[in-house]
Amino acid sequence: MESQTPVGRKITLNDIAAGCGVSRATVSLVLRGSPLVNKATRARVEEELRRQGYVYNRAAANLRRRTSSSIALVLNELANPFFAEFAAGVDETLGEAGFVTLLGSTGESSTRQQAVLGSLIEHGPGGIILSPAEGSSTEEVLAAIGAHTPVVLFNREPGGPLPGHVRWDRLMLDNQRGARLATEHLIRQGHRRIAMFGGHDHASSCRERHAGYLEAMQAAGIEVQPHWRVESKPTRLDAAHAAAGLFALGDAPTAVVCYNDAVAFGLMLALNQRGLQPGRDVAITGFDDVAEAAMSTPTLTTLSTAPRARGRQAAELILARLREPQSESRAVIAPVELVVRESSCPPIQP
Amino acid sequence: MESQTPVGRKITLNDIAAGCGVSRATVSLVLRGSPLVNKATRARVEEELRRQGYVYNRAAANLRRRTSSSIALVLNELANPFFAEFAAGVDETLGEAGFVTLLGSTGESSTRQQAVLGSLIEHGPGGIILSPAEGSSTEEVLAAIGAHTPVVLFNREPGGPLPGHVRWDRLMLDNQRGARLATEHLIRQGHRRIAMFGGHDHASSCRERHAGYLEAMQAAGIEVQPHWRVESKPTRLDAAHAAAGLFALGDAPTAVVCYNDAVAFGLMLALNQRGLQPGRDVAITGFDDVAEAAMSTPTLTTLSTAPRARGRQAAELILARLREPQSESRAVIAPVELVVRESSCPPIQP
DNA sequence: GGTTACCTTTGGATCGTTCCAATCACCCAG
DNA sequence: CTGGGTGATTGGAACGATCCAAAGGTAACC
Repeated sequence: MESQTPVGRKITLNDIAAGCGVSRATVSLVLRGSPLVNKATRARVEEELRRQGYVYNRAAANLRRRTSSSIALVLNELANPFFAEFAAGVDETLGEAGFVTLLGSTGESSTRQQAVLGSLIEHGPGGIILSPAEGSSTEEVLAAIGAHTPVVLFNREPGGPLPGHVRWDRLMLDNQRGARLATEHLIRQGHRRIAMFGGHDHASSCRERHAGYLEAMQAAGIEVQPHWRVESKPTRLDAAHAAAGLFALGDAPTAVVCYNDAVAFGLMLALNQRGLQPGRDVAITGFDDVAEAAMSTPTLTTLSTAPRARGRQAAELILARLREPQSESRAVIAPVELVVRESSCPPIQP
Repeated sequence: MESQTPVGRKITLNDIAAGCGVSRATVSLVLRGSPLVNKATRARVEEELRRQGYVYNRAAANLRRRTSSSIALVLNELANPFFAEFAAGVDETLGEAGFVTLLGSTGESSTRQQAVLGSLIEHGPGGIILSPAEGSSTEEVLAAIGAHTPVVLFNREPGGPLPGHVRWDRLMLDNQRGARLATEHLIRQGHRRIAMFGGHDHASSCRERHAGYLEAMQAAGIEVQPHWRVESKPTRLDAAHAAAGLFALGDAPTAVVCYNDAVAFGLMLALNQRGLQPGRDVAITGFDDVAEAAMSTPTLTTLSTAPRARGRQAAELILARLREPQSESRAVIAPVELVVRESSCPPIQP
């Protein structure tokens, strides 16, 4: 049990009722805008509410009504601009629907995720929007929150199977299609030697993107060389180091589909150091469309995921689930959009 | 009164009590780790808690104890990486102290801020960490939340005076010193025609930064031209539009102190479009040191504010206030640190 | 006048927890 | 056998709202 803190004396329904000579029940009806109360009474009560500076105690109401007016939002990394935008979208939509957002950040640790979920669930959220920490499992999450609270999974699948009676909804990005679009675009630009760079294939999102890349290459009848697939951590720095692998052998790619924007920026850095100019000597695409993508030199062709819209969408999903607790669980694959900028140039003619 | 949503049947203390033949009160004592209960009983109860999958209802406990276990965090713009980091820091520290974060984002609108505060206060947070929306006033805020809930103001002062009996704490950045450091740095680089760009002077943080700029200029005996001060919204996009104003007249600046990093990036964009190379033709400094600043082209000289540490600090302040509700109100000015990167080049010799 | 109907209002129980004073079981000293 | 002390447990009243069945008041109608 954790620390808690006393709050100052608060005005309650009883104070208002006493203050204007009606019963508690009547005041409650006024508060909820019931048509039952007489106009004159309503006016009197409302005046008294204002006069005493009454604030509604939603916790007490929720207790009695067995309802909830909050949704928990648990993110693996809030500081990432992608998730910050997402959170803003979630909060916006939840706020409009009269819900409040309970925030939890797990810092990509499944241990911390357990603690955070355990703490949040005690506050009785009506549902949870969860972008699982890397390496966390369905089983763990279920143990922390029980099978009764609705969940919308975002961005990632936690490991392990979901028991049949539990209905979680999902909102995922269309990774495969995104990577396919990028690859197709490069092919249309005239490239044939196209590499796929960055990310680790043990992550589901990376596997999906790789699949999209392969799909486009095969559809175009291009034979994919094994050394055109180079993995790296999904960070700028590690990508810059790993980039050498792309040019180690002959038959070097003229275009590179990158796992995400960070990796793409790392590659740009590495190219510059080798005296190659990204967006002229080598074409590049990213994934995410972070703010920086519009400002780098060259500006980066990438896939826009519209994180704020995704946030709104996740909120809509959980709200829909609350309205229809028994409906079939939904899996939404959010579209991504190719944003063509300078970095995806045609190949240089020899 | 807004929509709410029913929650599934929950296990309560009564279920546990009935399940192992003790009273509700005893189970409650077990939950709170009281030394009063017999060892054997405790074991039996704990087993039953596990067996039935009990989850603590903190709202009910808070109601009875008249305590709160949540803190509201209200930000003017969550999507800004600076505030996202800040929020992560806040949530981290609050979580460790056993509090949960209620999130609210106002999108820089004081109307929305009123609505958000009104909704959050109904959930009875123990305190509020508030980065006020532009143009909001102390009076408004006070009307929304009353005088009883502790407040930590971050980053900005809302307009208007604070009644004497209300104790709000403040955590501000050393804006003036930061802008002075940046300006002095540019002067040392050899610049004389230095502009101050972006932000609105009706915002306190902006006025302070402007003051720091003026201080450095005056100390160096440089006469400041009126057209070296150009305002804009503190966003990348608006700054890019407003940038033209800097070069409208002759005597154009060779260096620009920007209100924040977003504005600096907007300026870079605008410069590139005019065929000027930021970091070579024009020196630039920012403010905030967002992650992007280390990765832009050129990398951005800016003032590091360590937003995550600030978040932790804000959380500490509110926690301290909860422990000592009557203590004198505190005002902390957080130091900022100049981070020199590529963008603050010396002037080009004609 | 009595019955019915409608519009308002209300007391008391309730949500899941904590607090408090009271009780109970047990042992030991006198 | 009584009295007191200790340790463990408990019933019932809160907390601030909502729900529900019931009741009071007025008006209309036969």
